[in-house]
Parts: sequence; structure tokens; C-alpha cells
Amino acid sequence: MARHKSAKKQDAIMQATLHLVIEEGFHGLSMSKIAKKAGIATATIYVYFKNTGEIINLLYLNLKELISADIMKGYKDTMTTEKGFKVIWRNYFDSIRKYAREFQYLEQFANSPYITQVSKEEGRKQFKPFLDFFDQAMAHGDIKKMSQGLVLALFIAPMSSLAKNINSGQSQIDETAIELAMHSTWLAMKK
Amino acid sequence: MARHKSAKKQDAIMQATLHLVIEEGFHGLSMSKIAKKAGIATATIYVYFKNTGEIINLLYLNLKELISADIMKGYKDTMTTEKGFKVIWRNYFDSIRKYAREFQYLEQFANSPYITQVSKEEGRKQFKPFLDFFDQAMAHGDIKKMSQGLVLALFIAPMSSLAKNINSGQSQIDETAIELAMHSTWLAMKK
Amino acid sequence: MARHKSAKKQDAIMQATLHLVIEEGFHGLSMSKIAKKAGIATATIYVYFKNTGEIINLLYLNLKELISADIMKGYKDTMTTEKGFKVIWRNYFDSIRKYAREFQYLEQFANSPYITQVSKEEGRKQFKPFLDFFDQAMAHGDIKKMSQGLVLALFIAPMSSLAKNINSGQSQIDETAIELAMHSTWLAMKK
Amino acid sequence: MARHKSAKKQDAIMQATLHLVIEEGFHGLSMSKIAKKAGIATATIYVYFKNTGEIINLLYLNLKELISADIMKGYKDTMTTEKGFKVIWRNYFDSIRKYAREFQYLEQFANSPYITQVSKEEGRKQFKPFLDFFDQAMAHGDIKKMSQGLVLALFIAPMSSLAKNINSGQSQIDETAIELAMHSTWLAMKK
DNA sequence: GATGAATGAGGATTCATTCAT
DNA sequence: AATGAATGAATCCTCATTCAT
Repeated sequence: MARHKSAKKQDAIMQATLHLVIEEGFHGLSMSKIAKKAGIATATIYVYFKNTGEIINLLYLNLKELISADIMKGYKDTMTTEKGFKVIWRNYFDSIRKYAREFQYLEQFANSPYITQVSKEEGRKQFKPFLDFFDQAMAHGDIKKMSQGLVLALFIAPMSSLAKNINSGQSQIDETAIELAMHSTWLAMKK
Repeated sequence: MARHKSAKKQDAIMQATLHLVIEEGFHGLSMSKIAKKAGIATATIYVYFKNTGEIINLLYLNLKELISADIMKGYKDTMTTEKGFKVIWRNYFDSIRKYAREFQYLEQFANSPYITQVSKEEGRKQFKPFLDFFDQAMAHGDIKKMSQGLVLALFIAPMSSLAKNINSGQSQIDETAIELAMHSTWLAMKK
Repeated sequence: MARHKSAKKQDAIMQATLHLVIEEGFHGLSMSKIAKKAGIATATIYVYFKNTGEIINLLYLNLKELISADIMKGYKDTMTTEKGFKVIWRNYFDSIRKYAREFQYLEQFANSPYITQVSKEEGRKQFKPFLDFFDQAMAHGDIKKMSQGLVLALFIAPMSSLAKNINSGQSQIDETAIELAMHSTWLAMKK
Repeated sequence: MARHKSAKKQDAIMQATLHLVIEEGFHGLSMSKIAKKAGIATATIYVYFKNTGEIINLLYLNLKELISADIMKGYKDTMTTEKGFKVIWRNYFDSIRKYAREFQYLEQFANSPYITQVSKEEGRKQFKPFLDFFDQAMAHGDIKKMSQGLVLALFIAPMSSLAKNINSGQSQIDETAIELAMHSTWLAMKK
């Protein structure tokens, strides 16, 4: 029998890709840079991936999964809607702070030519538990009836903006501001 | 006397760049494509610009200026804060809808490795009238005291998210949702 | 005891090579394609052959042997020269028609850089019975004295050209033309 | 104004290609080898040609033209058919002897994956005067009625085989053999 | 000023071959 | 024996930039 494909090596390739995209954007990405950073030969990458797009899309899905799990952590559907709302808001906010670099990657990916239809759909699927929470809250009459687009606009957009602002060092970490943002969002969305 | 550099040609180069980035993203951009689209020779670009980065950054500043002017259109400082707030919100919202492609460029640019420190600061400067409005409103006690980061998070982020959502065709144009979003923002920010 | 090299597998490799060369020419040939077609691992090929050239040359010799045998089939040296001449002409002609793909390979091989001096000589050796026929016929005074080069030019070239023309579908199968070609050749060569 | 494309350089590229194909076959051909042999940078080739195929096909057509002109040289349609036949036979034979290397290229080209439909047809077109001669001779009743495939088989194949044999040094130049071959062909084809 | 030609550097990908199991 | 993994070298081609006119 021959040597086995090492999960370690596949991981090294994706980690190298993640770091490079964060450091230099998708524009500067190249197979030879990935290989050098991963400590392997360029041709070895092709043992694990069919082409550049495959690395980038798989990395996207892995990160999306990692983060999706994080967002619903500790949430129970026995909680009141307001309690659940705040748990999820905090999780999401903390996740962006904790996975700052991974979120940077996700954002760059969305604006890259590499994104495939499959990845888009797969990525959306992993967001289902999050969207389900709002659907149920609307069904229960705890939250105003609104489209998914408006959920994104009212819930995610301001939170994400604030978290990224803090990440970039442009704002100080200010617990009052965070509470204000979270509370404003709840007021904006609750019935 | 020698021929002069023509502003017309410089403009053609930037317009070509804008269209290309919108159509194919920064990834597919190349000097030869810009030249072909602008109807000139590749080498001629170097008469007007030092390198790729210079085109991209100047285009960024031009667009930023165009849009900044739009945002404060019709606003008078004799208006009440609430009236001014709503005029600016609408202007901004309509601007993203109207200059959808230009905003796309701006977004791609912000995530590209081309952006220079100078551009960042220059771009921020053009936003001064917009930020001044909030500073004054806070000074007058009409709006809660908050950092610039929070202004971005509460005012721009949800509005921008909604506008882009409509632009991308994912949501229907829904005047109720727009009013809801604008009103929620006012509630969140007013004292 | 260790497993033995299997003649079956060696054959599968050569068959795969033959088919690939016929389908895509020497240009598209690669070890990985051969392996895939033969249903084995690339590295396994190196158990049976030293390198690409060895496969190609051995295949050449195998085909040459196959065809050489065919050409003299049914010929007896008790026949008259004219009878022998016509038997061999027909055999050869039918062989090109029957082994169209194999002849294609032989031709491509002759124009490739893979051909070795050893293969050339070995290949010529297998043609000996064919050339012996003409040597004897000249010795008996039934055929004009001529060099081997002229035998090739007058006997093989027109017949081969006609057969390949029919194979390629450019000409219809036309028994009269075949008879004409064979008869003309006999007239040209007989004393 | 900028530098002009030099016909010289385009020619150098095609000459380099011709030599390389003759020396190492199509298999060994590569852009970098062509560039080195032509004394220019690899990228410069792309100023003159779109891709490898374009070089190879243009070279084919150039050689085909060169040779086609040669074949009908000195032929007048006032000649008797037999006289014309022999003039053309000799021209063709001498041409293969004189342009030995170019014919080698033509042959390799026909068995390469580069050949395009356009080239095939264009190449055939240049052979028209040659084929016209036989059509007329048949119409006049001087030559047996036969298909183009049989013209190739009876006229070109033996002559070409003989010429190449001499070129390869396998046979001595033997005027008697040449006359014999030419005469046999005439006997085979005349009515 | 304008531009076509020229090019070194670098891109993705494939390949023949060797290595470790 | 059999084979999957690993890789250096090579392939085609594109690009930003400079040069010569």
C-alpha cells in the first residue's frame, strides 16, 4: 500500500490560503505562494485539490460551518424570544470578534470570481437554524413580519458593522455602545 | 508647442476601468483590457497614470466625491434634526440605488490590496459634511451621544444593506419595508 | 514466494497505449492516461517498463510481428512468381484494411522521436520473408533487377496509398481500381 | 509611432519551428525552444502569433505554397499529355529532393493534432493545378479514368517513396532507377 | 503625446518519475 | 508486486511595464 493522503497536509493548504487571502486579498493569491506557505511543492497541491477554485470554495464552506455552529451555541428553543434574540446577537457579535480574520475571508470570497452556485447554496443552508429562529419568532407574533432581506438589514448589518469597526481598531471596545446597539436592534424588530 | 494631456482621455481610462471592475471584478482587470475598452494603446495609459494602482485609487476618489455630493443634496441646516435626518437617509438610500454599480466598485475596492492610506483618508474627508450633521445633532441634544463607529453601524449599515439587497434583486421594492427601516433607525438614534 | 509479473497486465498496458495513440496521437499520450485506460496505478507501469519509450517500442515490434505474419499467409514457394506476387499483394492490401488502426500507430511511431535504432533494425528483420520473395524472383529472372528502395516504391507505396485512402473514407471501395492498381504494379515490376 | 512588426522576426520564428520539428518532431516542440532558436524572448512570439497552432499552420501553408509553385514550373498546356506528365513528374521528384526537410515537416504536420480544417482545405486548393492536369488528360482520353485517390496511389506514392528513400541515404542516386519508376508510372496510367 | 513592439516575471497546470508502504 | 503520494521540471500563456520611434 502507498502513503495515505494526510488530512494534516490538506489542512495546511487551506490554512495557508486563509492567511494569504487575509494578508494580500484574492488578487495576490497564487498556487506557488500557497505551496511555499504550506511547506510543500506546488504540484502536491494538485494531489489534494483539483484547482484553485476548489481550495477556496472548500475553505469557505469549512469556515461557514465553523461560524454557523458558533452562532447558535447555548441557544435553546425553550427560551423566550427576547432571551434567544440576545443570546444569538451576542454569539454572532462575539464570533465576528473572535473569528475576525475568518470573517474577512468570507467577505472577500463573496466578492471574488471563485464563488460557485453550489457554495452559495451550501452556505445558505448552514444559516438555516439562524433564519428559522426569526421565522418562528414572527409566527409567534413576537417580532414584526418582515422579509429575510430586512432581517439582514436590521439584525446583522448594524451588529456586523460595529464588530468590524472594533476589530479594525477604529473604535474602542465600549460595552455601553454594544448594549446600545443590541437594544436598538431589539426595539426595531420586536412587535 | 507639444500636445497637452487630454482630460477626455484620462476620463475614458477611468470609465473603462469602472465598467471592467463591475463586469468582471478586480480579479480580471488588466491594462490591456482597460486600453482596449478605452480605445487607446496600452502604453498610452502610462502617459496619464504611473501604474494600475493610481487609476484605481483616483477612480475611487472621483466616485466618492460624486456620491458624497449627492448625499447632502437638498439638505439645509435650517431644517429640524428629524427632517434633516430623513432627507439624508433618503438621499443616501436613493444614491445606492441609483449608483448601484459605482457602489459595487467602491466595495470591491475597499477589499482590494490596491487601496492606499492616502485614499482612505481622502475618502473620509469627503464624508465630513455627513458626519458634521450628526455631530451637530448630538451637540443640540437631538441624538444620543455616540462614536462615529456607532453612527456607521446604526445609520449606514442597515440602510446600505437594504438598498443593496434590493439592487441585487433578492428583495422586491417594498415601500413599507423602506419606511420601517428608516423609522427604526430614527428611533434607535434619537434621544 | 513473491507474486510474478503478469503478462496480462503488460498486455493491458500496451493495448491501452495503442488505443490512446490511435485516438489522440502521440502528442496526447501520457503515463497517467495509459494507467487509467489499463485500469492500474501509474506507478505499476514502471514495474513492467523502464519508461515511456520502452512501451512504445515494444508495442511497435509486437504489431510489426503480427502484421508480418499476415502478409505471407497462404504463400508457398512452390507457387509461380506471378501467383505469389498477387497473393502477397492481396495479403498486404487486406492487412492494411484490416489492421487500419495498427498501421496508423506504426506510421505515427515512425515519425516520432521515440523510435530507437534497435527497433528499426528489429522491424526490418521481420520483413525478411517479404524481401526474400523479391530477391528470389529477381534471381529467377521473373522480375526486373532493382534495389530494395525501388521495391518499396513500386510495390508497397501505391498499394499502401490506395488502402489508406479507402480506410480514410476518401475513396469508395472499388474492386476495379484495386485490380487496376495490382495489375499495374505487376506490369511495372515483371521482366 | 512605435516600432513596426518585422517580417524578419516572424520569419525567424517560422524557420526556428521548421528546424525544430525536423530535428525533434512535433512532440519535442515548445515555445521556449522556438524562442531560443529564433533569438527572441518567449513572450515576443505572442506578438506575432496567437498560439502554437497558428505558427505551425501558417508554416504549413507557406511551405505548401512554395512547393506547389515548384511542381508546375515549366509546364505549358500546349504540351502533349505525355510530355506534361513527365515534366510534372520530374518537377515533383526534384522538389522532394530539393525541399527534403520541408517535405519532412509537411508529413509530420499531417499526423499532428495541430492541423486545422482550414489548413487542410487551403492546402488542397494549392494542389488544384496539379489535379487539373490529370482531369484534363482524362477528359482528352490520354489517361485512364480514375479517382483522385488512385492518382495519388499511382503517381505520387511511388515517386515520393523513391525520392524519400534517396533522401534518407538508403539508396544511391541511380538515374536508371528514376527513369524506370517514371516510365512504369506512365505505363500504368496512360490509356 | 501616442503607440506598437518587446520582454522578464509569474500564473495555472500537467507530467514522468521516484518514494514509502 | 502494487500503488497512492510527492515532486522538480517543463508547458503554454498573460501581464505590467519599458523601449524606440
